[in-house]
Amino acid sequence: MREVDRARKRERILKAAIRVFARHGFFVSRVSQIAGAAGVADGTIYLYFHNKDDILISIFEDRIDALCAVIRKAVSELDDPAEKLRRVIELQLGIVRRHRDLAEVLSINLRQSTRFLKQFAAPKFNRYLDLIAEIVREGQQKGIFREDVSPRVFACSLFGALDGLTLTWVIGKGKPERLQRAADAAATILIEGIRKRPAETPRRRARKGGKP
Amino acid sequence: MREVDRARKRERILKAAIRVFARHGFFVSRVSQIAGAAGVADGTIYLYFHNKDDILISIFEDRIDALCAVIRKAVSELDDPAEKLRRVIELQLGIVRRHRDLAEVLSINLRQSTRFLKQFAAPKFNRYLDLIAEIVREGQQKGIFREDVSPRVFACSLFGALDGLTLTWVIGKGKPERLQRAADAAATILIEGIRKRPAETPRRRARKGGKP
Amino acid sequence: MREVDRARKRERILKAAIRVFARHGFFVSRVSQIAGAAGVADGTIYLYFHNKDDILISIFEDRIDALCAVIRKAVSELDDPAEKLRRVIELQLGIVRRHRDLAEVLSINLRQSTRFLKQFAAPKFNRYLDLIAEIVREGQQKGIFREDVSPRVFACSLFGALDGLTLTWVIGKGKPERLQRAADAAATILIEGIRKRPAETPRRRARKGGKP
Amino acid sequence: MREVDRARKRERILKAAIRVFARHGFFVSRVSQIAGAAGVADGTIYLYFHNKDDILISIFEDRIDALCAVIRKAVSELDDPAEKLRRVIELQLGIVRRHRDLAEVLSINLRQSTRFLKQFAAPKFNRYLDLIAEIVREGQQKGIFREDVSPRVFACSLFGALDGLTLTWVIGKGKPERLQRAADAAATILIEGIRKRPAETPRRRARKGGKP
DNA sequence: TATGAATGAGTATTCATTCAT
DNA sequence: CATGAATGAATACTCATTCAT
Repeated sequence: MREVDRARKRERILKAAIRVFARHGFFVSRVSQIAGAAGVADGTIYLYFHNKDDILISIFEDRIDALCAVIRKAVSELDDPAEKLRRVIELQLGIVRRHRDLAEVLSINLRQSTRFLKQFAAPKFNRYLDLIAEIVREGQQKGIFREDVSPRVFACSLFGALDGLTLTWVIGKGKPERLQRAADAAATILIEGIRKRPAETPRRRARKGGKP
Repeated sequence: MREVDRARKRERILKAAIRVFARHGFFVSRVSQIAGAAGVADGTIYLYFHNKDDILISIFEDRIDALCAVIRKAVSELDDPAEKLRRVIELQLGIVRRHRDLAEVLSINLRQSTRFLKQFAAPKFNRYLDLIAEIVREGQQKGIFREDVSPRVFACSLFGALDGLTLTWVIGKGKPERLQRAADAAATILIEGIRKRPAETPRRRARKGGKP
Repeated sequence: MREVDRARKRERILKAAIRVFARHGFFVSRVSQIAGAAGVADGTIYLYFHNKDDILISIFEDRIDALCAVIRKAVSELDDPAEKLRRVIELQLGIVRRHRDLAEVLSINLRQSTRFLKQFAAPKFNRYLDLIAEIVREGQQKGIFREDVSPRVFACSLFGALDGLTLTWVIGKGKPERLQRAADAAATILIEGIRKRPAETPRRRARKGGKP
Repeated sequence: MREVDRARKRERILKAAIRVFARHGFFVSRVSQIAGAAGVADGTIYLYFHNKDDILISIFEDRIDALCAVIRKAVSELDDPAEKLRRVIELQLGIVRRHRDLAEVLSINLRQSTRFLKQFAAPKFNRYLDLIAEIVREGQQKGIFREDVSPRVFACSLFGALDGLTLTWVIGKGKPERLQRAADAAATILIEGIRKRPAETPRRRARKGGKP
């Protein structure tokens, strides 16, 4: 089988798994359900993944990598750290909004077991947090963001806030527009939350970044 | 059997369950493990809980009720809405810090299944969100907080941020002091994030605020 | 506790057990159900019976003994063996009709396990069969019944026929009258089935029995 | 897997179940025992049957169907209704004699629960009764059998008598020959029991028949 | 490669029975 | 005597994984 065909079938299984996991949860989902949804035999799953756990891990790694790549690219096209943060928030909640199933998997299913989270999710997750923290650090250096806030703490809070909004949106069956507006508001709260006060640095320059 | 004895044994089982769930996760935990940790026979569990699910639900309901009560009391003793928010954050992360096992259960295990979350957690969870939202509303009326932020969105963000900090603390094996300092920082970010800027007219969106 | 009170409570439990077994079957019935129906605590059952099996055995032994006693008495008041058989049939199906629960227990529940049937029911059951066989033997000696039929085979057939009628009545939810009429018909079939032909002995004298 | 292989394995499990049920009784039998006796894994049972109940139901349905078919065929080759009845009795007790385990299951285990009997056994059972009743009806039309006996009551009695003989044979550990002779005797009793008396006007009730 | 029949380890839950009160 | 809380052995059934075809 050609490498590309193989990759395509793997992707088909992964997509099916996201759908199934989203609807039932990882532990309640059955491998045979995934196989059925992907249109392959049960045994075929094991030609592409080591075991059931491996499927969940793969979803997480694939998608977080993609998210990081998208963020990195988008961020590199902007100057103002505040703008960057806003963009990150928009991107993340945008993906969530367009791929609700994926959102459920990442926000809910990932937290299936402490062991899983600590062992597999933590490393990738940290890379995501670093991405955010880096932006904060940059903003602090440029004098736009307050320096009394640990970049990592901010990153955790940002991730958490977005995850909290996602969670309430997912369990509340809200419409996409609501999440959109919530994204704007959250962005404002968090960005204003670390922005230096106008008395300290002129707010009007914030957008362009950098000291005068 | 006296009512008080019954309650005491129930509590013992609940504490054991928190310990076991925190270590292994809900689905991976075995009822017999909980029974063993509580020092009772397997069958005894079922004299106090309908089934395994009921144990998790009970943990959630009991603890969230306690948290809400503590918050309500503390908040009623303060005037300034900003102070109130800071106190809520301190209280919540304080509890998390002192009961790490409970933190793991609430932050990780609770999200075992969408069904569970939607059916049982949502109502209690909303009551918690309402508590926060009420403080925000009060601050807006007093002219301290910006009015362009939905109280509920802020509440979700606050919860999410704290949950995000909890999660990273729990999976990162951080020391209690770190969480303490994170609490301060998160409080600053979020409170400053909705505080009205004294020198300016309220800006709807940060990015619009350029030069005059 | 006075002996009579003890006997009364034992009887109460037995009656409750008949009711419960009839409705659910022996294996599906729970000791706690019987206790509940009898208005005693679960543990109390074990002050009157060794275990659950013992309850079923006791029902069988008590009731079959009573049936045998009733039959013996009724039979002793009659002369004609054919009349005796008809009376036995009437009596048995009469009891069944008036105590449907007991009928279900004896006809259905008794056959719960081969072991149980062979070990406990067989001896008592044989005594019942002997009672019938004895009547047949008497009829053969008096020249009323054919001699080419084993009394025991007839007894088994009689019991079986009555049990078959009981069973179909019980599972068919028939009215008491139907069983009454079936009893008459069955009596006719079986009695005529062993009666000597008119050509051999004058039929018209059958009722009075005995040779002229 | 070929359809025929599947049927063969199903049959193997069914045969094993008959053996196990006969020895221990339905409720006391363990699924793992059946699996062991059939030489398959526990889980395999569930690829062929919904659950333990389904096994018992299947035994009943399969075998009763076979019995009905055999009877129907044999009966169609005879003319005299009395001969037909005798043939039915011979056939049924012949099968019982050759398949003692099956006899135990059908005669004893089937009556496990009222619910089971009413729900599953009743329909198939009625078809068997109809077969007998039809013969009786035919005999009545031909003037061979008395008309004062309901065909259905006779069918119940016939079934019951055979079942009674089977039961006592099974629990009494009798030899096959005994059952053979019992079959003859039972046939005589029941057939003579409904046969019209040549010399007399049909008597409605035996006891009424006194002197002319 | 793909299949899906077979496997058998693994577990929540029930319930007869006991015994301290 | 009576109670009913506690016990813990016992089991039907599921489902991830394998492997012969």
